[in-house]
Amino acid sequence: MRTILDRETRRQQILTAATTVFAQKGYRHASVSDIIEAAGIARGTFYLYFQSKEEVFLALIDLWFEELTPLVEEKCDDEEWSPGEFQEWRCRMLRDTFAFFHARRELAQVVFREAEAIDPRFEARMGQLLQRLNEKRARRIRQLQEAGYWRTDLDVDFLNTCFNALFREVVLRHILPFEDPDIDRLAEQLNTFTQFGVAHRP
Amino acid sequence: MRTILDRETRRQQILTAATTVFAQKGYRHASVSDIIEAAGIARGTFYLYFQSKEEVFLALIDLWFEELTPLVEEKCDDEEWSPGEFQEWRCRMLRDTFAFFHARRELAQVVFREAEAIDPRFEARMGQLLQRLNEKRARRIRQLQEAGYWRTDLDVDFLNTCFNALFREVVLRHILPFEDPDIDRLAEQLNTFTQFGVAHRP
Amino acid sequence: MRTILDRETRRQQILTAATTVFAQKGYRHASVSDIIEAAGIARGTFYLYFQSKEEVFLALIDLWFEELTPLVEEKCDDEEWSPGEFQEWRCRMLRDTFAFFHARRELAQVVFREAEAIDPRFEARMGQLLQRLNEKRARRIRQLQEAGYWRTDLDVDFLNTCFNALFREVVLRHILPFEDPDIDRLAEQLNTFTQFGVAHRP
Amino acid sequence: MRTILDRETRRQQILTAATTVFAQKGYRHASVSDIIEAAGIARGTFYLYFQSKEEVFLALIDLWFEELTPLVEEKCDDEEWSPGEFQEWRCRMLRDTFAFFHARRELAQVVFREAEAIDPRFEARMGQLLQRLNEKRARRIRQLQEAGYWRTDLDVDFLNTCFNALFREVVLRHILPFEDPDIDRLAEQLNTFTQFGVAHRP
DNA sequence: AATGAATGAGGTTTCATTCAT
DNA sequence: CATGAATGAAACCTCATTCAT
Repeated sequence: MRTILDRETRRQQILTAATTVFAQKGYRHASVSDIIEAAGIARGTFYLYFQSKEEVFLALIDLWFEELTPLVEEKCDDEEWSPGEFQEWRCRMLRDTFAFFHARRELAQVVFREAEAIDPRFEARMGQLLQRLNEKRARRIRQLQEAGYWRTDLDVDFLNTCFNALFREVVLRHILPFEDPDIDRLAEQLNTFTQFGVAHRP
Repeated sequence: MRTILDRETRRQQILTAATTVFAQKGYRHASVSDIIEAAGIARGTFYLYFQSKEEVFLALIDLWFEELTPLVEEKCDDEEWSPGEFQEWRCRMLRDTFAFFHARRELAQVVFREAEAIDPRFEARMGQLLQRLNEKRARRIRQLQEAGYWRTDLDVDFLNTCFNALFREVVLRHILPFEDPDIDRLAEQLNTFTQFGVAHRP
Repeated sequence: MRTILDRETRRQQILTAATTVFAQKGYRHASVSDIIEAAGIARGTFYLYFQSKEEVFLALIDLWFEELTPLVEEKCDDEEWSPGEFQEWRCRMLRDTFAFFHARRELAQVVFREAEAIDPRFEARMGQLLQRLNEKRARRIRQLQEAGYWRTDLDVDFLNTCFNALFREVVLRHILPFEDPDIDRLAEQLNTFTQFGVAHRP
Repeated sequence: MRTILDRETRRQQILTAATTVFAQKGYRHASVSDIIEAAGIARGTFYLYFQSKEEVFLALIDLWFEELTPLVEEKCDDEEWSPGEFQEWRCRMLRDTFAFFHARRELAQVVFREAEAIDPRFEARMGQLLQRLNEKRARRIRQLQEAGYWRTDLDVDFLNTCFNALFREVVLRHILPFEDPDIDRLAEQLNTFTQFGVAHRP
């Protein structure tokens, strides 16, 4: 059976199938056969849209960052907050991000779990895109430091690393595996931890 | 040329070669041919010691956790500290750990970068070993909470996730890539971040 | 160069090549490489049609028995014969069978020479198919015994064994090795031997 | 552990082990590892006694024919018999042969089942030894024909083929597989069949 | 544009044989 | 003599990619 679709639709169809397959089997054990089977297309058709298995994966990373960008672009709204308002705003942001990731569970899983491990080319692409995210966050961190909300004795770079790590791991362990994760509580805990650390304060 | 070694030595030789190869090429792109070439042994010799490429990788994970265990076993010395002493002890522990990881750069890189992404079997093994680590740390966390050093409104599980994440990422980004990383500073920063968070306190 | 054939044709092509190769080198010394070379196909193509070398061999056995079945099905024509007619009919049947085997020399050689010796799985398959042949012949033997043509003091089972043995060996030694065997004489001798034995009768 | 035996004993030990292993697994699936394990010797020791796996097999064939020779040498005792005595003598000979084969079940199985199928070199050796047997039997056949016991319109060559085939198959199917085969009955049936054939005689 | 049979490089694995001890 | 770790040729098989239809 031969179905003719416009180029973009078919491309999306393949990407969706690839996401599912990569999420289930991992890049390594996912074969092109798995993807075309999931997409319901012929072997050759796959190669009309992507040069290689690697290329689909790169496209998925790009897709991920494209979808992620608007979330990041969201303005920090340079208003002044009371400390309470500020914490509230932080938590809301975390909740939104967690919800966003949960809504794209499969893709998030693929990107988080595999992107670093597979291939220098993947790492390069991830690094490049991650850098853009980091730069944006760096600006925000500096704003918060200058506004007196955040302490200034921690390197912006180092903080970026910490935030990436915490996001990644919390999402990977506590959000993605669950059908209905307790996003509110996780957001609150993560905010508390990053804001005040573990030390007991009387 | 034919060299005869006792079983353990040869095994180590292969594991060392495999570590280097995996660190350089990644599991996926590393072939058994690469490993035997790096080890300077014949094809068949490899299979005398490991059933497959996967098996060497599993052995490396085990090796890593074996080496890691003593570090973790290190007593918490249930003494009472003054707050300053306590911070000092935390920093020293972090420095030691960072130094340990740096001393085993290649293996650390392999384990950190790939173990999760490759194979269900690898994940299973990692999970199993990681759980042991987490249980030990959970006990220590509870001690510190009960001793009044740490706040009690953060889940032990959640904290375990955070610590793992931060270790992993700081090591991966700021320790392993460098010949001579500034371990002292990183330990101090990570301690500050985890103890007190980012919030500015007047 | 790439030739596209319909599935059945290609399958036959591989089976034919495999027959030649097995007949020449024997199963053990025949490699998949030999077969694909003889068939003029690529390595992967082979595995598109057969899971393994063993599998082709099993397919050849099946093919052999498929071709053999019609010959066996041939009716015994329950007519009454005079003794002379009966002998004539026996000889004709032997001649036909010999001719059939000679026309499929290579396949016959492979099946006769190797099928028993190679593998439990092969033996199982052969045994299963051979049993079907034996059951059919058993019925015919009983018919001939009841009709008074054949003596009744020899076990049907035992006779089956004898006929199989004689066919096999006569074909293997006196038919297959020759370009133009004296089928008439062999049929006559075999008929004489099985009918009347070696004892001189005055 | 190192055991030192005189050359011949050790050789026999290996041959015995090889017989068992070949009988169980078949030549193809029997590995040198299997043989040395069964013999309880080291890998290298095997090669002190036999040049290769093939060589052991050839040695087994030789052994078989060596043991078989005395049986064949047995004089035909050119006496004159009454027809009844002659049949009795034939049957006794068959019984003895069957008993001999049964007493050497494993080796017989190996030789009968595999020798032809494996290798041109094996066939050559078998052929060569078989030819000696056949020549001896040919002489006896001629004696019996000249003495008027046997019919003269069957080729000696052809009869040799028939006898070999019948022996082989009857032994393989009705003797070797059983712990306690009914040798008397089989000898009698085989004698009846070869002497008088299947045809009913009023 | 779509198809899927064919390709073959690249990998894994086995095991008969050797040789340093 | 005996050992068994080491060898490596030779087999097997997979799967990303191509191309004739």
